[in-house]
Amino acid sequence: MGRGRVELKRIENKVNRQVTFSKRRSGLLKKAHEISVLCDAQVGLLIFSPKGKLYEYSTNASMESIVERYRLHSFVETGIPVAADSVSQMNWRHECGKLKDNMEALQRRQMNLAGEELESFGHKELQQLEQQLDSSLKLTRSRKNQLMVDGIEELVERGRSLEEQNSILRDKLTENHKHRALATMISPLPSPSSQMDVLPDSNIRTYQAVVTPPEDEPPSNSLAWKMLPQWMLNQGKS
Amino acid sequence: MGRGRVELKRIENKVNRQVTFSKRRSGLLKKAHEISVLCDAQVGLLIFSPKGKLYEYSTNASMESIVERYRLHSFVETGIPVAADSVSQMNWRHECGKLKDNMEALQRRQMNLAGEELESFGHKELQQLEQQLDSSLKLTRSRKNQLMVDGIEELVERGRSLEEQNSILRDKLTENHKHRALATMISPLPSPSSQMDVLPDSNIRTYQAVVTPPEDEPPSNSLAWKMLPQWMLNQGKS
DNA sequence: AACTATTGATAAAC
DNA sequence: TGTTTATCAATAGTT
Repeated sequence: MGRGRVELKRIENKVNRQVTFSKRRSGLLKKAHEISVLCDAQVGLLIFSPKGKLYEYSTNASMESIVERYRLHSFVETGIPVAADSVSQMNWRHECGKLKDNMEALQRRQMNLAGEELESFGHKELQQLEQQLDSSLKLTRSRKNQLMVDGIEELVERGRSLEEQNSILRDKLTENHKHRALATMISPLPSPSSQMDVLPDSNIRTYQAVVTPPEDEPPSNSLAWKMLPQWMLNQGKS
Repeated sequence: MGRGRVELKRIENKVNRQVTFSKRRSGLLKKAHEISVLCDAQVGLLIFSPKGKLYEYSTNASMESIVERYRLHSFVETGIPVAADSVSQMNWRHECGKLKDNMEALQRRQMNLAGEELESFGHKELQQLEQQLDSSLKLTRSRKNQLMVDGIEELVERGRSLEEQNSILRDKLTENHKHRALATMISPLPSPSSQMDVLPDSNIRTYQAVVTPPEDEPPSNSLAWKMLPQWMLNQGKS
């Protein structure tokens, strides 16, 4: 398959041999892959270069698991246990092989879920992947949203509780003044508005700032705490 | 290397698959032998047919010795012990443990990427996950889109080529009519428009319909083939 | 399994 | 090692 026939004999020219090795190696690996895909066969291929470098191909599984299968075959056919280690040795090997296979499959799937190595995917597979990702994204955003809603509800509750305390304290203070006024019988009542600074609700605002992006200043009207702000309902990109 | 291209995809027809397996298997074994002789390489090849039958090739040695060499390599490169002595027993256990840990981590991550088991995630983690998924989704959609664009371009080229042929054929036909008219010296020339029906381009429309959803009828003007349809540029949900 | 039209692989050359 | 070209080899579809 090139210019002139090739004798089935060791190539003496060192450079030629190296070049041919490189080319034929990739051809061989490709064909091994092809037969495994086309014909649903399991293939294990080991190639050692003359310098000792290793190239390998194995179908959908670790080389170990294929060698294991080979061993099993040999054993069944010849009855001679190959590489006669203890049984447990083989079991461990087997276990490890399976684990590695699983890992490789998981890693491939992970790559795909990260949007990489999609070259071999057809339209249908891409469609499925897309749907999976879309659904995951929705779930994740929903969960994030839930987290924020929970946080807000807690803050609302805290605000309500603080307002209650505030109200009680204000009432007590007013009472005090009344008593004092009655006691002195002369001094005028201070205006209620001046007492609003006693317990400023700055705490509440600080907490909220942690969760919300800069937003319109919430109205100081306490009724506003009963309603959730508009942005919580959005499911924006970030 | 036969009649028509071959997709790198499992051959569904059972008989064809078996035949192809048989042919390619012998080809693969032959090539394995060739590279080993020509390039002085050591090769081990294991092929399991879908039915589980084993075919093997190994250079100048038993498969076992090649597998042994492979083990040695793996050990040197990865530090994972593959030899079968008592010391390695422990190492196997250790290796298995590590693999299991890795797998569990991978599986957890996979769950998260599927939008599950997010209960323990904080806002920041959810944010990151969301971004990852969003980016993956974009990549996947982009890849899918690319696939379609490629397909369309091929179709456009095909259409162009067919139109060309069509045009040539039409010209020839017109020429024929002329000659015949000259030969009889009497019969009138048929109007050119009547020859437009000779080669309808229904082929083109049929091919396009495979890929596009029902769309506006493309104008029969041939310039339309120079432009890509609008929907190709969309990156819609499905 | 044998036969071919075709595609695919690759030796040689750069 | 990568690319190009001329040839040979493998093989898909057919008989």
